[in-house]
Amino acid sequence: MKIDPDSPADLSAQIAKSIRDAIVSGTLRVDERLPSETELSEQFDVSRSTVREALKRLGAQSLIRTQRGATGGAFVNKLTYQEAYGQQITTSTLLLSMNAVSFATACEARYALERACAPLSAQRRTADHLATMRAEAHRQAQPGLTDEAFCASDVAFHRALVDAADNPVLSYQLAGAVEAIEPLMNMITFTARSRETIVALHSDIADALEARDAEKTDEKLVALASYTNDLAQSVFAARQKG
Amino acid sequence: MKIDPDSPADLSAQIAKSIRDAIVSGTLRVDERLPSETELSEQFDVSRSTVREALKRLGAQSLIRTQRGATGGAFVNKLTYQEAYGQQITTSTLLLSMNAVSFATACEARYALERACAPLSAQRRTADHLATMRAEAHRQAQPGLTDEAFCASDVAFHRALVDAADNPVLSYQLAGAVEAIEPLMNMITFTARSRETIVALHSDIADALEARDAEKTDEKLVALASYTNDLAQSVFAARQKG
DNA sequence: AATTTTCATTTGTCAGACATTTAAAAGTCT
DNA sequence: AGACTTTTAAATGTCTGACAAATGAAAATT
Repeated sequence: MKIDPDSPADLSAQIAKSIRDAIVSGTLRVDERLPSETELSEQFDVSRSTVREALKRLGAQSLIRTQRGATGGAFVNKLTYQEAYGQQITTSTLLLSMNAVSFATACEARYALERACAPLSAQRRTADHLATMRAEAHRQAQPGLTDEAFCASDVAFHRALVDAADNPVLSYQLAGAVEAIEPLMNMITFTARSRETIVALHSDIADALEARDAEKTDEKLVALASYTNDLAQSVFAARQKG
Repeated sequence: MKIDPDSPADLSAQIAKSIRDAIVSGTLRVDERLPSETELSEQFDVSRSTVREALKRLGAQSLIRTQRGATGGAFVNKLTYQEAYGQQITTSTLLLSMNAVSFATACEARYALERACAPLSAQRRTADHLATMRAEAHRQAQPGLTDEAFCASDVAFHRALVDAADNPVLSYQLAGAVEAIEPLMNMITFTARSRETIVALHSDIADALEARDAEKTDEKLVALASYTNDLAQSVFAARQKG
């Protein structure tokens, strides 16, 4: 592990990269302990603060975790699905909010990906997944629900649909697509009538999954995608005028 | 922007969280300049080093960028698709390599997602995308190619397929799925015969896309998925014995 | 008016110190 | 000997103060 001493600045970035490469390439294995900050500062010939800044960078990416005390130090972190989900969602949400992605584009991506899951979900859904979906659909039918709560429940419903495919890699990849659209959906005001339509489609989807009917699930997902898109367009058009 | 002074440790994490929340919620806008490190250290009542560690964390997530000099400082960074791709790929690759994900699971996820793109790609593919796919297929037919180069070209082919859908959100979401499987594919030795089959299917896919035939594209993708999976299984089975 | 120089501001790095946490080692008592 | 307490060493977390380097704006000079 060495760095280029001629490169003028950003020593901490270079050190972070050096360690990151060692982790990604497998030179440093999961749960292996890195040298202490003092040792690293000697190895790289920099101050301890610089090493610390590098370690903070790696910690922010969940590549390492640190522990205080006598047997503490920095350890190569085993990236859990949980952590990866979180990063995926944060990044996706920011990407969409900062790049003025149209609702249509995000919606298209989301439903295309969900339709990819649907056949697997129809095959593998458990009673548990169905129960979650039914419960969320039921919640969505409550009259007093705020728009935010309605959207949050919508996300939960679709997450259950995705998780039913029983493929953690798929769930991870779709976490971003499903969650990141929530802020965009929150810009829509749902009338009682439009909620009714959506809830009905959600119930149809749950029915289709219960019957393990992949084709019908797909059909209803397409209908939901189309309806959501039309709804958004009319809402945004109305806002433009008013 | 304030933090809990009673919470004993990890001040820099608290400060990072505080600033991150301000960015995610939109309180701090894109390209807006944060207070200088000295000012932040006064606001949060911590030392400059602690503030710096917090800023490094945010920098590692591409939430801010820093610039030296008189008018420099830390600025809220507009997350580009490029940066998001990179993070997505790093995280996905690590997730797969650290969690002993089976080839079958990763493969299933990848092809499910690609099939989601295919109809859109068939509709929107440009001559450019086709040219890239043809070129990669041609490269894959070269006899002297190493397994690594073959896999890299395979990834390039599939990226072109995904990009042809002309939906940046979709491209971003799939970047991880397509790229992260490369290390797993690199564990496979491709015989001349199996390469031939794959290249033929790649050509078929390109043909189908050229003809804007979504059904045929899907059919060939399914065939490719199935063949890849079988190939991997036989390779791993043979390795187990030998 | 154009160019050069100076200067103030800000991040990047360093050195040294102390606080806090933690587990192991040493000591003490029953 | 075994159980409990105390000490100690190692590690991260934080603070202070300093200097280096970059950089744009202001001032001075031609």
